[in-house]
Amino acid sequence: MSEAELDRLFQAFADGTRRDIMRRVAVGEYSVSGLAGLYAMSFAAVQKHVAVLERASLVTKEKRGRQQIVRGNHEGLQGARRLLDEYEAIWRQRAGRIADMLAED
Amino acid sequence: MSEAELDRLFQAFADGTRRDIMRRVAVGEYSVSGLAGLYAMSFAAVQKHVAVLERASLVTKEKRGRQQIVRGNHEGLQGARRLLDEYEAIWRQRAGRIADMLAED
DNA sequence: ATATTCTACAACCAAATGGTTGTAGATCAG
DNA sequence: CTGATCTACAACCATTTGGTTGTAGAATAT
Repeated sequence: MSEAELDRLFQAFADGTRRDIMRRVAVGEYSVSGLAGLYAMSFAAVQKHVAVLERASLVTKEKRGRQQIVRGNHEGLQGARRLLDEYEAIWRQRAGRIADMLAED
Repeated sequence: MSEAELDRLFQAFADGTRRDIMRRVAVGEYSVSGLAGLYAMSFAAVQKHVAVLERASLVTKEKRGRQQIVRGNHEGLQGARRLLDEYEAIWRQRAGRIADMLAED
């Protein structure tokens, strides 16, 4: 996963409206206007948020009739989780080394 | 964990230089200028990146003589992991429901 | 005492973000 | 066919971001 992709991924999570959209589409299907109805902002603003999530591969859109259905994309989410797990692993290695040093006395 | 804290957390991860700093300080200790020496940008730019990580509770600073030691803060990292784990759980619940529906035929 | 090192912070700049309104193309309903 | 609905996209605006340079203070070294 490239640095640019990670930039987009975490940038996408760095907004409360987008995190809420992620929760919604993880549970069910929403059209763009269905989502727009949930927030106190313009349709275009929500449309932009969905676009940010789409560029981050956290969401996919599929045309159904005149509406565009937004679905959560599990793989994108897993990419972010993997990175944080990697940091966690590095951290634990270090904690392990410190424990070893203490044990060596 | 408040929405504003989550904003700062994920915003902090949304930059390659800051992600690299996180990897470094997860392994060892660095002063601000020690970190600054690693990147092709000004001291002040790196200082700002460290400040962003600090506001996000991903890093702490401790004064030692004339230098400021930057350390990774495990709890901040775990906050981000928890959120992604929560989305993952929601996703799996949904996958479970779909499996149940299919099984009900 | 003086010079050097490390840090902090202000001021500035270009680009990106998060919002708005307005316009226009598809699709569906009556 | 006509009107309503859903979407896309452009243009605009204020604020934030990621970078710069410059100045100044505190701690250390010579």
